[in-house]
Order: sequence, then C-alpha cells, then structure tokens
Amino acid sequence: MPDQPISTASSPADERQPGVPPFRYTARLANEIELAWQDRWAAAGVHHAPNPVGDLSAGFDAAAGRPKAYILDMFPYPSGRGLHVGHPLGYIATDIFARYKRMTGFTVLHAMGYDAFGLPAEQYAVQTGTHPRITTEQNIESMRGQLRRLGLGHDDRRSVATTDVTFYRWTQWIFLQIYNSWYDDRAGRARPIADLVAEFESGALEPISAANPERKPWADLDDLTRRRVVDSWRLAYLDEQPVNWCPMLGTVLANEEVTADGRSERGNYPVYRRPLKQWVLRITAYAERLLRDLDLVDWPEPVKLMQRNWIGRSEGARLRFAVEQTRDAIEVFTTRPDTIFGATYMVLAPEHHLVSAITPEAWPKGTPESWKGASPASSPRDAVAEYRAAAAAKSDVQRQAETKEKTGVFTGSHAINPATGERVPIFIADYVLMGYGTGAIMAVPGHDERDFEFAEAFGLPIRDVVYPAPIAAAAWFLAHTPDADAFPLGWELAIADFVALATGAGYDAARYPELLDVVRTRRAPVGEDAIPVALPAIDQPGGVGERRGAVQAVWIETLGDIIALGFERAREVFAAGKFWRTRGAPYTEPGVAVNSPAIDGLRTNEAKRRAVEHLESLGAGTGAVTYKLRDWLFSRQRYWGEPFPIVFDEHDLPVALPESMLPVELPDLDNFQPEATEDPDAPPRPPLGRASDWAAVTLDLGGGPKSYRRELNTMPQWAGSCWYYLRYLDPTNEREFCDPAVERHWMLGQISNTAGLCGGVDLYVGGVEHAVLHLLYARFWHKALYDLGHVSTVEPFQKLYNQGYILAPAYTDSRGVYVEASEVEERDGGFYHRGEPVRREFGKMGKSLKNSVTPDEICAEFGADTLRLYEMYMGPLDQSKPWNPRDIVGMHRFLQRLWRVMIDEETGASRVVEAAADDTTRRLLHKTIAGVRADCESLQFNTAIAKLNEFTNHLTRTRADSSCPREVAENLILLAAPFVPHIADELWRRVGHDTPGVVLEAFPVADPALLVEDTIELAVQALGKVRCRITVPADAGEDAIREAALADERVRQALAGRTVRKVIVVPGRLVNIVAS
RNA sequence: GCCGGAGUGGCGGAAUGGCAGACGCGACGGAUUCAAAAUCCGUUGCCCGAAAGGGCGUGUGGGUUCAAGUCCCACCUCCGGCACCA
Repeated sequence: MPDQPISTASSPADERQPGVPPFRYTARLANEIELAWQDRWAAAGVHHAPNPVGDLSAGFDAAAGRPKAYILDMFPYPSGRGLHVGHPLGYIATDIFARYKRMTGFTVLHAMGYDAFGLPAEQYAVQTGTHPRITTEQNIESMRGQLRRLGLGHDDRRSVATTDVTFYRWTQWIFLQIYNSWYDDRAGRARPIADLVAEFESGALEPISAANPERKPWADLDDLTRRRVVDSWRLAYLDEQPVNWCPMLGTVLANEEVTADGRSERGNYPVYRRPLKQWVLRITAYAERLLRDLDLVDWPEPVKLMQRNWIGRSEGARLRFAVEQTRDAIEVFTTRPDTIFGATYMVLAPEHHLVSAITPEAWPKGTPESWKGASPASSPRDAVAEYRAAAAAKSDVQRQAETKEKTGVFTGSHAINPATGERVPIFIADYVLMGYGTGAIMAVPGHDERDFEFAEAFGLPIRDVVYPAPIAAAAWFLAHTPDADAFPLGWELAIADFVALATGAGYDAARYPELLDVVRTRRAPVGEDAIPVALPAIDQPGGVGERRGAVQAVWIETLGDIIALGFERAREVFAAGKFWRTRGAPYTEPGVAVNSPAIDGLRTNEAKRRAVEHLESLGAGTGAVTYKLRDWLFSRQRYWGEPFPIVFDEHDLPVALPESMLPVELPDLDNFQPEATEDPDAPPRPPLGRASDWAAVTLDLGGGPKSYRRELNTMPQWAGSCWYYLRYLDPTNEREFCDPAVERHWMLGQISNTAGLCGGVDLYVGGVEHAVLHLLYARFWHKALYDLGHVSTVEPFQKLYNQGYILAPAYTDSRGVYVEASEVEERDGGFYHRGEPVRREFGKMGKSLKNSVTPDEICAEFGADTLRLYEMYMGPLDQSKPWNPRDIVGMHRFLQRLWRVMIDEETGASRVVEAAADDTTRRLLHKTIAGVRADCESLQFNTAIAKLNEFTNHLTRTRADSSCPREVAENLILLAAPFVPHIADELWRRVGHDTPGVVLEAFPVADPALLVEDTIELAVQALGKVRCRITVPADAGEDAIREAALADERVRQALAGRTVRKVIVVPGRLVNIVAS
C-alpha cells in the first residue's frame, strides 16, 4: 500500500529529541507503527477465523483442508482496576503461538471473552447504586482497549461476555440439559430424564429415593411422590446442605470468606453452619470418568495430580456393624478391612442420622465419667444433644483449627464387631466427617493415628493386628541372634530368610514356628543391637544381600517394594526408634497381618482382599470405592449471576421452564444488597426477592396458566466459564448454543480415530490457581454435554499449560504496611518512601501489594512490541519471575538493531539489496530458523528470542557496507513476526511488500543441507580438563580424531609421563583422554 | 503432617549425561556529545597473577560414569497444593 504510508514519512522536529535520527526505532515511532497496524488489521479482518457454516463462514473455502488449531486463554474478570503487566503474560504467549501456527499452515481460532458475573461489580453496585451491568460494560470496554494495544490477534467477532443475555441464555439452557438428565450407572453415562421414567415404569430400575422410604414399586406411587423420586435422581437437584450462613450479610459464604474465628471476612459478622436448601450438581457421578480421562489429556503432571487428589478415590470396603439392642446396623467405610480385628470401638459423625435412634435413655452400668461429655451429662441423650449442638455451632474452619484435641461422647450403645464378635462401644465425635464415606467409622487405634489419639484420651483398648514386615522380621531375627555383631558372615542370609518369611513369600510355619509367638510377645524390642530397618524404596534390581559400593547396602524385597538397607545408617535409624512402634504412634503402613486369625501371615494387599471375602461370607459387607469429591453446591444468594430457569409450583416442587421461555433475564433493581437480619434462623432473602413482580409469575406450563414463584438464587461465577470456549466457536448462533458442524470442526478437527486423543482445545493457557475448580467443573459440564450428544469430544482441553506469575518488588514501611511501589526510591542500596526507609520483598503483582505496573505505561515508554518481547524474554513461561523495569531496555535495543539492519535511520529507506548472503550468515540464518521453530513448538519463547537476538547481533557486527541481503532480511522479519507483529509488518512493507498482515505469509523452513557443517570443532579433555580444541572434518573417523587429539601440543604436555589408558571419542562432541 | 515444584555469576536466565554461564540487564573501559541522556564498540563467574597461566566453581554430603547442573541416595532451604478423607 505505497500510497498509504503506515508510519509518518518524516517526523515533526519538535517531537523528536535533538540528535536522534528521524527514523530511529524509538518509542514514538513504535507507537505510530503499532496504532496504524492495529487499525489496518482490524479493517482487513486479518484475525478472523472462518467457520465451516453459519454467520462466520466467509472465507472458509480458502482455509478448508488446513489443520485447525484452537488456542485458548483463561478469560479474565473485567476488573475496574484494569490490567497490570502480569495479566497479559499468557495472552502474549498464546498470541505468539497462534501467529506461529497460522504461519505454519494452520487455521487458527483465537478469541477473548469476559467472565463478567461476580462479586466485585455487585459490591460496587451495593456501595454506589450503579447497576453492575454499567460498571461491567465500562470495564470490558477499557480492558478491550488495553488488550488491543498489545496487538493481540483475536477474532473480535467472537468476543463474548458471560453477562450478555445472548450468552447466559445458553448457560441456562445447559443447566436445563443437566437438570433434565440422570446418571445411569449401568451405562456409565448421563441419559435424558424421560428414559428414567421409562425404566421405572418397566421395572428395570427400582424407584429408590429418600422420597420413597418404604421402597414402594413405581406403580404404587402417587404423582407427587413420583415427581419427588425423579427429582432426587436428576443431575441437578435440590438438597439440604450445611453451609456458611451469615445472617447479617444475608448470604452464604465460601469457606475462603470465613475467618479462622468463624466470622465473615467482610464486616466481621458471625457465621453459622446451617443446613439450607440449595441447588447441587451431581459431579460425583462423574468421579471415575473425571479421574480416568486425565490419562487422555496432555496436562502438567502436578495439575493432574491435584485433580486426582481432589477427586480422592479410595478403595476399600463398606462393612456393617449390628447395634446391640436395636435393629439398626451402622455402615462404615474403611480402606483397611484387614484391620477389622483391631476395631475396638466405633465413631459416628455428630450429624449421623442413626445417632438419635441408637442413643438410650440411661448410661449403661460402669460408663466412665470421661465418656459422658464435658459436664458430664446425666444421660446419653443429654450428652449427645449437647455435643451435637456444640459441633453445629462450629464452622469448618474452626473444626480444622482445633484439629489436635480429640473430643466426643459415648452414645450409651454398643455394636458387635462382625469379625471378632466383640462388643464395641459407639461414640460420636467431630473428627468423623459426615461428608465422607458413610459418616461412620470402625476405629482401629492400633493402626490409625486419629483413632489412636481418641483411644488414648478415652482409655479405649489399642490392639496391634499388623506389623511392618521388616519389624516382624527383626523380631524373629533378634530372637535367634540376639547379638547381631556375632553374625559377621551369615547375617545377609539370615535377613534373606527372614524377609521372605515376613512378606509371606516364604512363609513356612513348620520351619519358623516361633515367628508369630515372637511377634506377639516382643512388641517393639528396640535395643542397641537391633537389626537394620527399612529405608524408603528404590526400584533397582538387586538380589537379597547384594553388596554395593562402600555403603554395604543390602537390597531386600519386601511387600513388593525393594527396600534399601544401609547397615550402619539403618541401625542408627532403628535405634532412634523412627520406624519402630514403641509406646508412641500406631503403625499405619502396609505390613504383615498378625493377631487376625482369618488372615495371619498375609501381607496387606492380600490380607485386605481375604478380609473382604471373609466378611462377605459373614454377610457383613462388600468391597467398595469412595471419593473425597462432593457434589457441587450451585446456588448463591447474589444478584449479579445467572438466574435459574426454574420456578416452584404450589407443592413447592421445582419445575423447569421450557426452552422457549429462555432467557430468564435478570430483573432490574435499585438495591442489590441481600436483606440482612440478626436472626440466624430466619430464611435467607436473596436480592432477587426484592423484584416481587419478577419473582411471582403466572405461566402456562401446560394445563393452563398457574401461579409460580421463581428461584431467587443465582448460579455461581463458575457457570459461565464452564462452557465459554464452546460459545467462541459460534457466538452469534441464536438457535443453538453451538452448531454441531462448527463444534466438530474446531474441537474434533481432523481426528478420525480418537484412540489416545480426546480432541478439544489444542492449547489452553492460564494460571495454576484454576488447577482444580474451574478445570474440574468445565470437564464435568463437557462430559455431561458429551453424554447428551451435544459435543463430540470427551474432554474439553487437550493440552493445558500453566503460565507463571509475574512477581514485583513490594515495600513495607516500619508499621509493616505496604506503600505504593512506584513512589519508592533506591539510594545507596537502601529503599525509601517519602524519605522513610522501607523494606523490600517480592510478591505477586497486584493491588494488595501496591506494586502494579500497567501495560499502558510500558507501551508509552517503549511500545507494545518491546513489552511483548520483554514479557516473553523474562524466563520460561511456566515459571514465576520478577518484573525488572531495568531489563526492558535490552529488548528495545534489540528491536532498534533489527530495524537498523534493514532501515536507514536518517532516510527511512530500505537497506535491502538483491545480493546473496555470505555463507556464514546463511548457515547461521538456517540454524536460527531451525532453532526458533523448535522453541516455538514447545513454547520456549525466551530462548527463541535469544536466538533472534544473536542472529541480529551477527548482522550488525559483520555488515561492512550497511546493506542487507533480501534473503536474510525477509527470513528474519518472518521469524520475528509472531513475537513483534507490528514492527514486522512495518518492515515487511518497507522492504517492498503489500499485505494486510505478515501473519498471512509462510514461516521460514530451514534447509537441512545448511545445518550440516563441513568442519567441526571438538574439545579435547585430558585428565578431566579441557586442554584444547581441534578442528576436524565433519565426517572424520574416530581414529583420525583420536590421532589429531593426541598430537596436540597442549594435550601432550598435560599427558607428559603418563600412560594413556583410554580415549573416548564422542562424534560431534568431544574427545576424552583417560590416563594414569 | 502428607503430596508436588524449584535451588546455576551482582540480577533475569542458557545448557539431547559431553567445552557450565547462550542471550539480556547491570558494572567497567572506549566512541559520539560543550555536557548529559540516548545510541554504538569492547571487557566482564570467583580467586591468585603484570601476563602467560593456574586454582575453585551449578544448595550440602555421598554414589554411578571415561564424563554429572543433568542420573541415583540422604539432607538443607524456599515456593505451591491438600489437610482429622477412615
């Protein structure tokens, strides 16, 4: 576009600094270039990605046949404070990657939206009365401007905000999909709710439900009960859940919003645990799939691990203990059924539903006073009631804070241990949680720390039924060789025997009749002459008794692990009692069962299996799996969120609105505050309750108009972020949340065989703080949509990448209060704020540390390209690194050199000539191409930039006549284009091209022939040091290299008087001469 | 407590088991300038030495290897996650 110059042909003199050439790449020039190109990209729609069908399909034919790349950022909350330089770190990275992908032949989807529902806008509204929609829209607008300034190549037609009615209409629609389905465990997937009714009708499924306590057949249920039964099977259901209820704020609070002393972080009002009827999503139905499918995705291992831990699968057994004197049975979950022989009491969570049923009127004879509660109470009922009330008053946080002290009361009842037939007392205690397992445990104080502490406090029997194999072994060994030092030759063998015995592998009662007796009678025989004990495992092969090196290690196989024994070290550890059960802690690791008639001598894994079999044969339980994951509490007493598409009828039962009545729009309000009250038992009155015209409606939902009242809660902030990546695909679709053909195009792409690949977003970049919640919730919704046939991939995000944080210096004054970092001066190694000395620390950039730096100020000072480059150059993308303003200039100078290589600073004319590059330059160029490509593929932008810098430095140092061969200039521009798109486009234009964006060009490809050198330099090491370097032909043989190395004068000197014992030639690397 | 991740010059950081410190900042010296800023060129891990050269060096201690920042074991420090999960 020569007639339309992008940047000024000459600069007004008054804007320039004297002495600076008019066409030097300064901040002023950078800003001109950048703004002009941003306009041109937008005008030409350079970043538009074509869909196969629908509104956005223009240009699809040209792109058809290319592989797709869907590159996604975790979208921001549009805060009123705007962005600081930490925010765009990930956005810049994805932009570079997206541009790189386009230039290497992909059709790329890259868009940006706003997660705009949420508390800050609502709180601002409460304070000022400004409608959150207004603040939100203003914030989005200013953030858009900030992002545009960075040159991010987003398809702006696809930008969505979760608060748009056209967006949340489909959030509500997805909620209805979830509401109108149930999880079929037999099929392992969600199915439409109509199928469930059919299953009940045909008798294929029993209508089991709390709403049908007598388990009547479906045919015998009335309509209302049928509705209640079906509702209790849905993936979205109403449930009474204990929540943090703050009556003064009129809302429930997340655990993070409650302080350690049980008050609200905001306002310091009391917070109560209180059951409230809430919407809950049945994410637990997906626990197994959410766990299993982590194997399909390319995610950082720590994130997968965090999700696995969060889901918390444990395998074990559900066992039933009959309660004496009542017909009840208490079901417990345990991961160690093999320890049931050591279960000497039971504990129920205070909220357990059986508590009142099993609590008798009077204490049994001989009940210790300490079991009767703090007072102590005169009857079990009083003691239990008192304890339950105290437990209910505590928040989760408080419960955790008091984690050390074990408290509880005796219920007055006993149960029968099904394995031993013994009577065991039943307690209630708050160390047993209602939300996990069955809310009840069998307590095995010999092998569980918590039970042990409780047993110590209440004087309950502690019985060992498992011993660690090496200890069982040691006990035996001691019995036979009381003095280990008297065993200098045979000890290895003895241990070998012994371990075989202990592990059950070579258990031979006839050969070692004493073993069990020894174990039973010699508990914890710690002594000076004790035998070595196991140190943690290594998976290294090695026979029993193998000696290794100076440390006389013995490798012993125990329990399927290989355990290292360093004799002296182990004796030390052993003597210190670290691995030994003395009178202290219980033994909690796997070991060998003892004192357990049905399973004696077995190692834990086998013992668990056999114990379950044994208990099954007694009718006392079955094997079972439990998860830590809880169902997802989905209601919030807030205004600024998605309304539920749900109304309640005259029976107070929920009714889903039909799709045709969507969207359910948020009503306008003047006052956004929930109604506060001091009465903790008053029902919550969410802000939507104020919209009385809205809350009470008359609708015809079939069968004529009737009165309904709307659900007044709103959805949590996570709702929109669960599916926004699907709306980017087809943002303007009014008929569907996303067209299936579009969805397949971008999510499935060319994957025809999904084995081993789950498809989905090709690269998802965001912070680790979302490792669990957002990513788990989104996976859950995606799987539900998959089950119902709305999406084609089982997982939403194929590859996940966590960018690090940008840290910045923060300063505290003498009171420990943060001061504005931008006002701090550095003098003589000290830091001062308004004359006062302050202390420096480093922390995450943000408002709380008063250390934010905005991208706008950096753009003004250096330009966006410099900022982009600096953020990528700071270090590896996934690491946290400190923001150092001093370093930025290095990247600016690099761009100045890049510019100067091709442009005359005085005239602005191109220095590109049609001559060929010299051989060295060409080789270095192709090496750079290969390197930058490899680095881009693996998101190692810091080293890619270093390579570009290195090549540019080579050019500035070698060009004698200040001209630049075209081949060099153009390749360099293309290589730099993804990183610094504005200057690249400007240079591309100035060297004679006319396109709306260099991103449309092809990325350079290295010529393999130029990557191979004719001669290579090898380092020669002698006696462990580099003595010299030799240059040899690249194809030199080992013999020739060896000779050349040995012939070198310096090598000969170093080797003088020594015998060469070995020469190692590593082709292409070095030569190492070993001599003695 | 349990589970992860990370420790390399003055600073940010490079380094398929094969020449530690690429590249950038800073510092020092020089060019330009009346001067400064900006820009450009050169030097720069530490110690000894005028130099040539030598010694020491990737948190600590061991091990494997011809060769370890990189692999193995133990320990120390920092950061993150979970936390009475039976």
